[in-house]
Amino acid sequence: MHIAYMLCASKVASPRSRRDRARTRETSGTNRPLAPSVGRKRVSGAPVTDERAFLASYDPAAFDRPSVTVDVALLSAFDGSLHTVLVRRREPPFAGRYALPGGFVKMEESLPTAALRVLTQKTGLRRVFLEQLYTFGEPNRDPRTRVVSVAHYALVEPARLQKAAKDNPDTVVASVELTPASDSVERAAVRDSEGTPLSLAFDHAEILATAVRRIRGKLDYTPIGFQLLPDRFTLLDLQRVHETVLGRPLNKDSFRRRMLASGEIEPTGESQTGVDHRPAELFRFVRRSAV
Amino acid sequence: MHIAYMLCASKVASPRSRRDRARTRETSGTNRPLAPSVGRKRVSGAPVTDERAFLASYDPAAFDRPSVTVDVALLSAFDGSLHTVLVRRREPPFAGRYALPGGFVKMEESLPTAALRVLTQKTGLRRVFLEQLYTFGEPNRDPRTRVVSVAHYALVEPARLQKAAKDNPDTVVASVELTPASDSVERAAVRDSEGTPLSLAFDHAEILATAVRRIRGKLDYTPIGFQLLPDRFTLLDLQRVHETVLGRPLNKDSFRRRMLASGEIEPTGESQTGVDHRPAELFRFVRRSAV
DNA sequence: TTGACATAGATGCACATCGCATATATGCTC
DNA sequence: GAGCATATATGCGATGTGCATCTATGTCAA
Repeated sequence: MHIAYMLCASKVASPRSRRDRARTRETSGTNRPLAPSVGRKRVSGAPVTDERAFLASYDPAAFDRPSVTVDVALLSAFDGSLHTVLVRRREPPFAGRYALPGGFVKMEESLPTAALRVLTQKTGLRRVFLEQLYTFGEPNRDPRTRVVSVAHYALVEPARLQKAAKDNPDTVVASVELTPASDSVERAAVRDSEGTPLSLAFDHAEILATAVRRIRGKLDYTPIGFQLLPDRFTLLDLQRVHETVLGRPLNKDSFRRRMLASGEIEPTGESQTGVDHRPAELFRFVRRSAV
Repeated sequence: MHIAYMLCASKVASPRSRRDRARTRETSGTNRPLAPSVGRKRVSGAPVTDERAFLASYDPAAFDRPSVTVDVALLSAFDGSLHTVLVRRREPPFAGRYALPGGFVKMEESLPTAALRVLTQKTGLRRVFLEQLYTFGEPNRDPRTRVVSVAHYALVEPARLQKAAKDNPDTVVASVELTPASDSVERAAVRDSEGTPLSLAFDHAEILATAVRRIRGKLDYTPIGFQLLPDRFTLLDLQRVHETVLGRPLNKDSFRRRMLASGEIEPTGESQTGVDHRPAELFRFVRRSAV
C-alpha cells in the first residue's frame, strides 16, 4: 500500500451537491457518537402531512451516516496467474459488469463475520482464510449514496475456488493481473477463462490491486502460501504459488533451502505418484491449524 | 497485523438484545446499497399517532447503519520511546479516560480528509504524514451504538508533537509501549510525562498497538523514518529513531552502510555544531517531497 | 597552545545467505 | 534395461551483516 496523505484541512471543501444540504453533526466536546439524534429529530420535529412531499424532501444524507459494506477479494493461484471470483451485476449501477462479492454489514455482526457471511452467500465457501485489507470510502465511489466499504481478502486452494464459481449462479472465475498503469495508479485487469477482459464495477479494480499487493508483501514474511495449497504439496507446487503471487520467477535452490530452513513446512514421508519423472516428496505446513 | 479469521457463517449468531429487533436489509440480487429505504419505510409505512409512543419504540438500529468515525494515532519518537497525543474525555462513556483524536466522517469528505480534519481540530497540526491503519468495527466497541472506526496513523517530528499537545486543551503527550500481554493479545500501555499510567477509552489501546506494529513493519522496507525527523539529521539521529520504533538496538556500522547504500538519504555538506565531540555530517531525505 | 576526550567515519574479517552451476538419485516410459 | 525428466545434494563466488580495529576531528580543560 502506498497511499499516504499530507494535506491541509482546507481541502475538505467539496463541490456543491444535494448532499450539501444535509445536517452535519458537530463533534466538539466529545469525540464519540451519541445516539443518532439527527434521524430522530428530523422525523419527530417536522410532522409529515403529505407523504409525497415528505418523500420528495427526504434526504438520505440527513441521517449523516454512510452505509457500511464489506467486499471480499477471494484469491487463488493456479495456471500461472492469480484468480478471483466475481459476481455479475444484474441491476444498475454497473449492470452487466462484475463486482467482488459484497454486502451490508449488519448491526450485530463484526466486520470479519460480515465478510465471511457475504462470501458464503455468494460462493458457498465456508472455511476460508480471511483478513481485513483496506477500507475504501471515497465519497463518490458508489453513485447512489455514500458507501464505506471495508474490503477483505480471502485465500483458498484452486479446486475450491473453481468449484465455488461453478456451483453458484452469476459468478465467474477471472484471472487477475496488475497493470503497471500510467501515473502510478496501479489497477487490476481481470479476464474470464477465455481471456476476454471483464469490466469491473465501482472501485473494485482498485480493491483487487490492493489485495494483490498485500499478499505479495505478506508472502515475504508470513507463511501465507499454505492457504493457497491443498494439505499436501511438493516444494515445486509451493514455489509455483510463490512465483504466481509475486509475478516473477524464483531461484529453485534457494527457495528450497529457505523453505526447509524456515520451519514452516515438514515432510510427510509420502511422495508424489503418477508423474512421469522422479516423484517429489510431499510436504505439509506445520501450523495449518493455527490459522 | 496478525488478525485472521476462518469461521463458519453459523458463527454470526449473537446474543439477543434490543438491537435484534432492528430490521435488517437483505442483500440478495444486488450486492450494493440502494437509497436507505429502511428509514423511509419505517416512517411512511407505519404512521405515527402518538409521538411519545414513537420515541419509545424508536430504534436507532432500525436505520441499519453503523456510525462511521476516524481515529488518529499520532506518533513521534523521542527520549527512547514512541509518543502519542491523547485527548482527555470529559463526558461518558469513559469520562476522565484518554482517547485518540477522533470524530465522525462527514458525508462529503473522504476518509483521509476526515482524519486530517479531526487531527487538525484536536491538535492544530496541519501538514502531517497520514495513512489508513485498520478498521475497527466490533459491534460493542462503543457502548452506545454501533460505531465502525477507520483508524489512521500519523507521523510527526518530536517538536511538532509536543507543541501540539501544549497548545491544545485536554490533550497530553503520552509514551507508548507495547506490552507482551498474555494470550497473545498485544496491547499498548501509555504513560504521561511523569510516568503515570493512563487509562485509554474504547479499544484505543488496541488501535495504538496496531499502529506501533504497523510502523515497525513498514520501517523495514519503507523510508518512513524521515517523517519522524526534522529536515536535517545525523545518521545517529536516524538510527535512534529506528531503534525507538523497533524497540531494540541496532548495529551502528551496518545501519550506516545500509542507509547510505539505500539511496534514500543524501549528505547536505553541513555538519553538526555545538557538540562536544567530532561533529557528524547532516543528511537529508532524498524524496522528502514525495510524501 | 596543547592534550584528553568523545564521537564520527573508514577498513578488515568471519559468517550466513543467495544465485548459479554441477553432480547424483529415482521413478516412469518405451 | 536405456533414456528421460525432475528431485535432491553439494560446491563456489558474490553480497550483506555483525563485530573489532583504526583514524579523524571538533570541544574542553589545563
